[in-house]
Amino acid sequence: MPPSPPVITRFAPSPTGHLHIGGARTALFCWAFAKKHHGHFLLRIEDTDAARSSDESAKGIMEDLAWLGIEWDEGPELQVSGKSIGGDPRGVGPFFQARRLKTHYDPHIMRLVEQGKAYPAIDTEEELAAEKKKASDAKANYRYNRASLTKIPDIKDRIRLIESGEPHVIRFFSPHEEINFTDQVLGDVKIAPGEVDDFIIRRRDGFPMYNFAVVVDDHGMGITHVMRAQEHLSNTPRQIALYRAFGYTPPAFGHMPLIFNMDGTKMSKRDKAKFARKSLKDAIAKDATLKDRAAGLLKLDAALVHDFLSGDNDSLDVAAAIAAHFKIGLPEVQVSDFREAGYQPEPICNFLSLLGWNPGMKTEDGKDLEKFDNAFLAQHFGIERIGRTNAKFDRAKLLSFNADAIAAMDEPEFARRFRAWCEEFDPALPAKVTDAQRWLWLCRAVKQRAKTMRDGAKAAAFALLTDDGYQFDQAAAQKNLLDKDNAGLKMLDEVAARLATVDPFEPQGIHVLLEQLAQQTGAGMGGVAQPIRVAVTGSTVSPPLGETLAVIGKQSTLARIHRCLAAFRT
RNA sequence: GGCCCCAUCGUCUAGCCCGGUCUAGGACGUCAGGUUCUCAUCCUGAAAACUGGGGUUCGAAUCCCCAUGGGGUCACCA
Repeated sequence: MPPSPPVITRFAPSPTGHLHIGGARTALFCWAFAKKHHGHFLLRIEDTDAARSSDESAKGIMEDLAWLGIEWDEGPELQVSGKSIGGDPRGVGPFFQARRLKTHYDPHIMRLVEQGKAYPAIDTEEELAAEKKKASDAKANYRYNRASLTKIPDIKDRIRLIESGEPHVIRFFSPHEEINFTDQVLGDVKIAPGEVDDFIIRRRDGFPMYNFAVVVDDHGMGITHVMRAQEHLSNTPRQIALYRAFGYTPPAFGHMPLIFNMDGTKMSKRDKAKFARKSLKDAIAKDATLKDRAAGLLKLDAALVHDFLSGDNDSLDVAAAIAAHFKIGLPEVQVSDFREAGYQPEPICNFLSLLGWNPGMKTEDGKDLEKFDNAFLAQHFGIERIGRTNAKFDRAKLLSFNADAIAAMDEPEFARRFRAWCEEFDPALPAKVTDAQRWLWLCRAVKQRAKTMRDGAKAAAFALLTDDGYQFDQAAAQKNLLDKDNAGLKMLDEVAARLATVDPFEPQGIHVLLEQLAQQTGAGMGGVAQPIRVAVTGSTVSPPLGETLAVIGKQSTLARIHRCLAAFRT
């Protein structure tokens, strides 16, 4: 067997949905730390809550990680784009906790029970509820009173009970002692004796509880550094107590600051429902009839929509339908949301890594180094520069990073990625622009207008028009075609005649011709360009005309101009 | 409420560990100009912060204490 890597980190999501953006940062930091120390990054799926876990979620999370470029050296295997991620080189799997019950958790449970360090508890729900009520009435903290411990004092009887199959949970016998540890991020943390009570380590259904499974697995998998979000800080004493009970050496712990929305609330899937609900309510405020028509417009069940509106459900289906109908973007909270919105993995990782960490380096012109890739992280990441303060997730800054990343791509790369994104999320565009050359022109036209791929698709909307299927913006037509004694229309006559002579019909040639026209007529580029825009797109906004017209094509361009002339010439 | 963690521009942060070089730097956003065939990009500039109070010290954003504020956590979820 090969020697064990010096550092082994892990990311241990529970498969209850897509990868949360905060989880992505945790994974990224764990990955970067392992890489920095030439160690392994391990992925473990914590699916001990069978009711909420699903294999699709696990697969989705793995795909999200892979898309971000965060690849695990050990863990479940995933085939993506022709390669395989994961595996079990040290033989420490399986990596799904639900598959480790008999082999790993149960023996550890019995070991503790036999040593008197854990015991079966048979309290009824009523008994426990009464104890909790007593504690809250007395304004005291609830601590399990160890009733079951005294009910069955003899260890042999406890083992007999467990083996009998009679319903029970297993509780950890928590020693009355101080627990302290040095957190790699926060520093020394001290917890007084009595703070950790006899928490449950195995449920009635035989599945292990989180704190117990984590300890068994982190030890069994040889994890050297546990890095996770600060919400887990208060779990650490429980886990350390367990390590002590087993006689295992705990790993190093590092707790990272949390990430919130700009308004300080937690980033959660429900944000989407909240946002969609507000949007719909705002629309209803403007048009009261919408309230009754909403379900019909959204093509959804009326009761479902009604309940959604009143806040009785947070249906993601309703939220998505509202977003689609009003053409609004829902707040992104999962990696898949960002992907769908047209964000690129590199700027996401870059931005994420700056939430609670920074390299502390300067660029050549003396500014703080902010832009870097995962390879840089793998080389320079360190726990000592992780901050301690919670961060707010500023989507505006992420957007700026994404825009910069797109701007920095060369044209073929952008063309490739833009096509891939469109094919998955907005297939109408590649379906319409099938010619490779025109796709390249389209990409050139759209690239610097695209802060996200979705922006790019919006900027490319002109390419989707059919030659007689769009309306002319009346105000734009008045100003650019009819004003000043039909100056625009007269220009279009000339434009049409000259464009007919352009061959090949390519951006550069078109551009040169339009400039000549602007000069010769004295109309200026604006005087030439705007009438054309109105004619071929119906509005005054489009990418530069060379690319725009080339993408539309000679035949369509001329057809559109003639249609426009016919429409406005009286 | 108990326990625990945290505290620099609106936001992410540099500086803090090893007090002086900080009239506190950068980035995003905002505002004002400029370039441009529209939109967008791009360029230039501006406004914008050390939570408060005590201490230690010749000197504190930097060290200590208190207050205040924010956050996490108290499940047969993870």
